[in-house]
Amino acid sequence: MAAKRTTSVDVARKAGVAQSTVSRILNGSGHFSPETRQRVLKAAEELDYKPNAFARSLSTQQSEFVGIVMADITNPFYPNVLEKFTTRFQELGLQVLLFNVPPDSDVDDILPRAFEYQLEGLIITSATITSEMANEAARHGLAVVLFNRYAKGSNVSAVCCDNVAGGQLAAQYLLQIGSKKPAYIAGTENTSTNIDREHGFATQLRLHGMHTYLRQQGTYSYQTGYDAAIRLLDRDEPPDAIFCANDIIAMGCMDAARFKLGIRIPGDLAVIGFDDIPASRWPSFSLTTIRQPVNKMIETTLTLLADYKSKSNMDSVMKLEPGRLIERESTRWNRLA
Amino acid sequence: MAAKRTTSVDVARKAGVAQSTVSRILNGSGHFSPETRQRVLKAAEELDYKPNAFARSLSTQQSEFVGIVMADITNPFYPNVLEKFTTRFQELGLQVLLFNVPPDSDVDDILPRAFEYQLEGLIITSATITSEMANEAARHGLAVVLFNRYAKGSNVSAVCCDNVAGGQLAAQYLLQIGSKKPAYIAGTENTSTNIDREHGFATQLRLHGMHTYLRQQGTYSYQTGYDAAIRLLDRDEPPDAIFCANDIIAMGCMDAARFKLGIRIPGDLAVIGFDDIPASRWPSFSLTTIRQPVNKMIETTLTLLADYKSKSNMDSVMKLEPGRLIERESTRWNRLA
DNA sequence: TTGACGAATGCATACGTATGCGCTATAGTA
DNA sequence: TACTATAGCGCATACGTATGCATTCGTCAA
Repeated sequence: MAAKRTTSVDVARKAGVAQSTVSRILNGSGHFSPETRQRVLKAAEELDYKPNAFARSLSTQQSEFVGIVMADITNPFYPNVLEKFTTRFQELGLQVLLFNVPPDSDVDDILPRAFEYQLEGLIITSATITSEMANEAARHGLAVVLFNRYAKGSNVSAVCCDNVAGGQLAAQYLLQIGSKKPAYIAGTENTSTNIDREHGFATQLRLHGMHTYLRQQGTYSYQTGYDAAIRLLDRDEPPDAIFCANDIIAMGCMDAARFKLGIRIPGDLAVIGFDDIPASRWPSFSLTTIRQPVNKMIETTLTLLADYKSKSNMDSVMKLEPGRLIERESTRWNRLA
Repeated sequence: MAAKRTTSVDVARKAGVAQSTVSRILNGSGHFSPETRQRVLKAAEELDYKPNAFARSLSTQQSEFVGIVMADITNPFYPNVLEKFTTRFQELGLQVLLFNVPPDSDVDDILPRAFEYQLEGLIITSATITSEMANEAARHGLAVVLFNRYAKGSNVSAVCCDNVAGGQLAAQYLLQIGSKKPAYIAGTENTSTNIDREHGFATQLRLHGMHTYLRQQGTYSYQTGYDAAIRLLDRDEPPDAIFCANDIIAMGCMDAARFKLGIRIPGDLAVIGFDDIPASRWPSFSLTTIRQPVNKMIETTLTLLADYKSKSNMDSVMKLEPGRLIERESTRWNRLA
């Protein structure tokens, strides 16, 4: 019915005061007699008054909104991230505007829409933006932070797990438990996470004289792990350990190995993932993995946004938080040492 | 830097026209000479003009926002739902405002904030609201739709899977494959989903002369399934089949049975879930389940919201979409018949 | 030749809130 | 006593956009 929303003017009229008085009393600024105060509060209550956030934002020039861009909520790593961000922002009095990036489109496409909402900040997960867009954002004074990604050579701030170190950790661990022929299943090509994890992995292997290793490329999906595992393992000299670019790939890999190829894990094959999603600790997988310090990463992101606002610090920053090896059954193997 | 955002007035000045002209040209209303049109568009481009959504909303009295309340993004059923809603709303030119309900608080607590944003509609998943709040929403002309829940006796519209029918389907199927002693693991108490699924299940069992069955109560979580399975199965006469209130419970149940108790599934025990989340089709579980028609439910929800707006239809509606049995390995058992 | 009409544009105001400034009365201080 | 500070409030305006109405032409039919 859109029954003509009640405004602060209505409240003022009913309480017999000026609109400015209503505004000040409701926001707790200025000095007012207890009687006036009560009259106004009572009138607001009786009229069921709710302030109009748009008018407030327009007047104060503060939007109260942050944007979160999610490109792959299907990856079980992200729901948790989204929930925590939302909770924290709500605590801070900010509302979360959710943007989704459909498979066939680009973050750049939705960014123009984001500008219209005068966001206090924009967090981009599982996707990146082009340098031009980053510059445009900076011009508009919009703080952009990439979460779990970074864009090489661009001036966008980013918060990531230290993926290179994580990859090294994985390699080191596999060598330590005696793997002679480790392999890698890659996630989405050209993502910083994928590149760094493999880079760390490869570097560490090279340190121990392994200059080549088997690898498969795909996306960050269960299906990729499943298919890649078959291609890797269904051969004469299969790997004895597989480092998967994330947990969901690892699960596809384990399922293919066990149920399609009849390979025992950890008996015949060690598998290690990355992320530590909830399902990783389920006995069905009991997946050894590199845990991303999600809480720490989120807090760092919030700090970055706050800094940007307060200090108008336009310099882009890159924050790395260390991951941690979580040892489970999927690698408890023929530990020789 | 907040470098004084450029407004339509700036564009107008630069193009040598009135602000109203800029507004009309950018919105494609009214008639204008091609030259003026070009001048304005050029000026807007050069000044990098982005309209202010708040001012627009304030002026048009249309918010362009819908709210989605998520109480349990951890349940793998919801990320998919959230993604699809977001995608569809974006297509419709609406932005999604995400509200999270922390465990210790209530939907009613966040609703007042929702009112401030003049939402075009509010979708509540995995939670309900009290009748008073529903009434208040109606008074404010806010369309509220419960998704995958309904509130008995209140005047809130709801879209659900036909959970009673789903429960019947599960029971019928278990009886059909020869179960003599089926059990139920319940989800969160007092939720309509849980009540209806069990009700359908129980009704159908009674039809076949089974007036009692074993049951366990918990929440919609993996841990509930795990713990409940142990309590159900670690006894003298354990059930031969378990209907779980949702898939994630079923997975906890299966893991406990297999890895803690050494029970074979489907050899010794049949398990059936509800939802059909992605992991259900993984070979590790290959879970027979009742699939919720998510896409249909979403479209129905959108229709409901649209109807509300156009026809100012305040009557609350309850829409039920039928679920469907998806047969997988977790119940391929000693099929006697 | 005049009247009507539509194209092309400007003027003015509304949307609902916040806030700087100004006014009055009273209390406190020198 | 005179002066200052401050509590307590109202007035007026700004925020940026949309839109009803008025205005000025030019065209075309009567």
